[in-house]
This record gives sequence, structure tokens and C-alpha cells, in this order.
Amino acid sequence: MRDVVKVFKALSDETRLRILNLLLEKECCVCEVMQALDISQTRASRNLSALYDAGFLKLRKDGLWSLYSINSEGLQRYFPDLIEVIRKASAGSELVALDKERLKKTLRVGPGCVRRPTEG
Amino acid sequence: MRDVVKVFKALSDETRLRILNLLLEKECCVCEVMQALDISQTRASRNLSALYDAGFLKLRKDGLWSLYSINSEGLQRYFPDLIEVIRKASAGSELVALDKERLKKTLRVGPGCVRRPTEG
DNA sequence: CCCTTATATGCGCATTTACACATATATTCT
DNA sequence: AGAATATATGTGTAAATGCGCATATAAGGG
Repeated sequence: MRDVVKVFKALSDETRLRILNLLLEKECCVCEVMQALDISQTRASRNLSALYDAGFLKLRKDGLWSLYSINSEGLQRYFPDLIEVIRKASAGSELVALDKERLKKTLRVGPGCVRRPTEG
Repeated sequence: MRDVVKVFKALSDETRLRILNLLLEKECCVCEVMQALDISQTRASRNLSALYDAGFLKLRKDGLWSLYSINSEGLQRYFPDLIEVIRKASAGSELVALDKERLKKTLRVGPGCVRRPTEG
């Protein structure tokens, strides 16, 4: 029950829903998420951690990079339809579409090499 | 997208999940909810309103009573599996079981005729 | 070993949330 | 109309949340 609350809490934030939709496309590192969503490094990292803690994500380390992806096994056991619910519910969102578009132009470099959000 | 956030926000609270599980049993008035969950009138009313605003509930007035029930049509269009997700996820909760047990002994009388929560 | 780089985190602040208390509203009954 | 009752709501408060800033951590390269 507490876990259920935790799961829904993780989903009750626009940034995190955008991240989930992004990761439904492909595995991403923190720097790709921050570029695609045009948000700060802190914000990307913290929200990825939150989704990870709630059981939505898998984490894989590769050198300096933290690579996050949808955890289709763990959570699916308890919430088999949830990912589909999210996908369908976000299907019409322009913001999510824009995020996915920007994801294509993303480079696997961190905040040291990327301009900050919305600074040009 | 904003609506999606709103929906999940409504679900990310233990009290509201307990209420939903209660209403999956039967239509209830505010006073039945407050008795079954052993919570204050304000708390029952506010959380019922929140669930209503998010589209989860239907409201029917009968004299002094506000009768809330699951809105299986409205929300189901966008979140067809969500109710089942909630039901399954809460299946093992002792708290929810207790709520349902207390619901049986509930009287359709308001706070004027019912002792306050946990006062004996 | 030091520098660079990607990510995580301690801290502070502004906003939001949940709730209790008191009170307002609305409906029924006399 | 006035009393009784079920529900809704304004207000204040404590706690939780989201995020930026600065900094810590960890890995790789020279």
C-alpha cells in the first residue's frame, strides 16, 4: 500500500512523466535527459533517481556515464499495465513530442560541454 | 499531460487510495467514508472532492447526503486499466481490509451523530 | 598524481500539500 | 421561519516537495 503510494507519487510530476516517455524511446544518460528536456543537471539527476527509487528504472554504469532505462521486469510484476497507461496518456502531448525530437540531436556529453537550459 | 499529472497526483495519497478501494465496494456518503476509514469529516470531504476533481468519482445528491461512487465511464476512457491496477495493488493491504470491515458497521449519519475518529 | 568531466548530493528557499478548527451552506422537518 | 443535520470551505500551520547553487564523488586521460 505504501509502495503503491510511492509509485503514484513518482508518476505525479510532469518532469518525471517526460523522462519516462523519453526512456520508452531508448536508454539515456543523465546528460541526454537534460538536453532533451532542456532542464538542469540537478533536476535531471534528481528526477531520474526518484524514478529509480520507485522501481521504474534500471541503472547501468559506463565509465563516467549513468545509463538509465525502463525497468520492464521489476515493476511490471505489480503494475503490468502501468507503462502502457502512461504511454497512451502522454500520446497527445506536444511537450513529449518535442522532447523526443530534441533527443535525436542529443550528444553524450555532460553539463561541462552543454549550454544551460534555455540560454540559446 | 497536465491531466495525467493531475490523475496520478490524486492517486498518490494513502487516504485517497483507501477511499477508492472503499468505493469499489459500494457507493458511499461522506459520513460512511469517515466512519469506515476512521478519519475526520473535513478529511473525508476534501479527499473525496479531490478524487472527484480528478475524474475518478461520480456525485449524486440525496437529501442531505452526498453520495460518491466510482466513475467507471469518464476516466475509463483514458485510463481503462487504472482501476484494476489500483485494485490489484491494494489487494494485500490490511488497512484496506479493515476499512472494508468497518464499512459494514457503518451508519448513514453524519458527524453530529458519530464519535470523532479514534476517541473510543 | 593532477586535471577534466559526468553524476550525485548537502543545503536553503519557495511552493505545494494535507489537515484541523471553525464556520458557511444547503436540505429536511416541525 | 427556525432548528437540526450532512457536507463544503476559508484560514492557519506543519510537513513534504521541487529545484537551484555550490560542492562532493567517481572515473578516465595525460
